[in-house]
Amino acid sequence: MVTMRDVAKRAGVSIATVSFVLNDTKPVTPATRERIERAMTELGFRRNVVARALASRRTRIIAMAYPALDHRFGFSAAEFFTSAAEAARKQDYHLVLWPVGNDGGELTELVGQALVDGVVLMEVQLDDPRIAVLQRTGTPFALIGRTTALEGLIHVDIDFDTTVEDAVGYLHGLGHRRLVLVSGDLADPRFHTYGPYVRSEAAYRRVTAGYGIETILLECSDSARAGREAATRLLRDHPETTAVLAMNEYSALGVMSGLNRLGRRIPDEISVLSLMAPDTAALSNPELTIMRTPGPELGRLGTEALIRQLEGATALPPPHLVPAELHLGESTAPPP
Amino acid sequence: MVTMRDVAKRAGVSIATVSFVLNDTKPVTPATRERIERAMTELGFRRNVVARALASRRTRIIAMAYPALDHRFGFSAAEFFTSAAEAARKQDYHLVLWPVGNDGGELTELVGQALVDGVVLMEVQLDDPRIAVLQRTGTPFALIGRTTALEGLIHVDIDFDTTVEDAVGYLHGLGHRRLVLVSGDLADPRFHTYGPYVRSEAAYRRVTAGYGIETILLECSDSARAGREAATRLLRDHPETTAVLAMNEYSALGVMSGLNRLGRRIPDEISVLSLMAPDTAALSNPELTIMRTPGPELGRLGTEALIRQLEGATALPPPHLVPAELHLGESTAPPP
DNA sequence: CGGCGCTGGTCAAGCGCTTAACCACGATCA
DNA sequence: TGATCGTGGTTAAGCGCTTGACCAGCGCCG
Repeated sequence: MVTMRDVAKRAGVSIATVSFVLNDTKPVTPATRERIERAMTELGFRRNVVARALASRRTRIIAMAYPALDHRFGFSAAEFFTSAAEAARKQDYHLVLWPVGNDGGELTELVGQALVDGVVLMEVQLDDPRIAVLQRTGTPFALIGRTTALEGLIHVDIDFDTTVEDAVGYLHGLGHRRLVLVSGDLADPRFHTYGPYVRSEAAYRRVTAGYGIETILLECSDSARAGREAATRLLRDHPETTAVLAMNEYSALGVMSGLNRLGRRIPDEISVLSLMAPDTAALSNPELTIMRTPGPELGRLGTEALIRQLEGATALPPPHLVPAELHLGESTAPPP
Repeated sequence: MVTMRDVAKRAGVSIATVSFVLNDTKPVTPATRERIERAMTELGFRRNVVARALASRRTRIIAMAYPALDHRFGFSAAEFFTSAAEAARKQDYHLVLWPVGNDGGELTELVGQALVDGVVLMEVQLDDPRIAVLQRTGTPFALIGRTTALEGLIHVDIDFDTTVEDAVGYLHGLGHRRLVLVSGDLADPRFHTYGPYVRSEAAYRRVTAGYGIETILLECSDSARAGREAATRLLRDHPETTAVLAMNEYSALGVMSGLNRLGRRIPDEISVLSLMAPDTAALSNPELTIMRTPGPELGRLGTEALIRQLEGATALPPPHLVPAELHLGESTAPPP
């Protein structure tokens, strides 16, 4: 292994100087800098990040903690991850996906080991035990999603208010008056404090009340099967429905296929609109009109906010709420 | 931060002894062991893995290198990753997902830094430049997938021969004689050396020849849109087809929705069978009959093989080829 | 009873970097 | 012209752990 010592010897300087050009931490004359750089390439030097981490007490690794068991890793999550990794790379950090449980146990283990400088937390619950873990250990972190109590927490999230407003507004504009919101299963103890469900439901109540139309909710866990079953319930309990607004990727696809199966023509007889990643929308038939989950934006913003903190920024970054934007597909039309 | 020195002082031993109980590397009397363990819990000691890595020259981190740009991270990939992470955890390793490019550049950077002990390579090409990088740097690795030249490489893969045999056998048993294979787009330069496509195509040629039925191939890249478009081509060029065998998740879903859209009833008029993860199968309408991608098995086997190597096993593990198993859905039936 | 091999432990030298403290030297200035 | 300062560099003390070398004590054997 080529070490800094080797480079220093070949360039005729001390290893400290090598470190300075490597990290750009102290001025070095162009001449020596050039000698050192040549020595590095000639020897094929690669810095040992483990040693650097030990000495500097910073690993430049950020973990994206994903509760692998409770949430399937879907398209939206993949979008978050990819863009977050890219943002990190740009600032000379590594971002890795770390599968952890939702209770905080594994997270304790992870951060206790001094292996990561910070954590990006995904799928945040309204009252998330993992946050206490991170605060207790003094680990910097950023949330994708929001808790109820937000003071002082760095976070980015979907702007559910605007998103639901725009979605309902769009459907209302097409002429729909009989809508149903298919959202998460709040009865499921894992999700009754899941922000996206709670917030979108609240926004939906507000918006429908504003339009003076009836507020109908259909709870449904996030799987294609549950969505299909929800479609049956929908047609049985609310046969007059002309448009469905869904908040989950998989259940939305299930609703689509359930409606198809029950003989409803989309969008002629009933419209479907869902919060979703574009890649997923292409899977349905007809292709879904969606409110596009701002996964790439949120992944990037969350990571950048965290890094800013790691770099010693004192001021909290402004909280970023990004609305989902309407992308037209073929699943929406005026009501029959 | 609580260090081993603190623990040692409190337990009245040297830090070496603490290290020995921590790693179980030398015998320690039950009495001292107990004193040390009590000291550790009382102080809330967590070993610093960075220091350990530097001293022992092993990080106990395994990277799963995923070519994030060329391949969408789908369900199958998620299955691989989750089960691999679990297998690693069981042996006291961490497995992290590392997004890298397909050319080997980023991989060089990753392994040059002494940050990971080994690499699990996904989406291996038949002639993969990344392998040369790993060999040159002496990094232990395991492949999920196979190159053409296999001598000495640790790998696990889908047994495409058996899988295709079973799939075609099943359809043939139902009475189908006019089949089409929808496989990857071998014209795409990124994929004309992609093992799964090449191998499944070869197996398909062999098997259909064995049954004495015509060998029809439809190339199609792996996206819902391409699959839909392939459905159109299928009905135009081969209207007499009674069953489709697909090798890609997304294009299979596209074919399904394309056939639906064109008014073909599945499975009454045409059967569809695809290599796929069960979760994905549930997304289609009707639910797909699949050859289940053995993602969990392969993720686990690959990781275990790599760790065995890291632990100093001299013998190469036997190559594991796992066939996909038939899972009945609703998309296959006897031909009309 | 001297020598030997075990057992359970300590000592100390790193692992490859970062970084505070320090220093030599020429330019600058009162 | 001597004090002062800025520049570009060196020195050395760690970071928290692992591990080979060593050692004290003890039971055992010929």
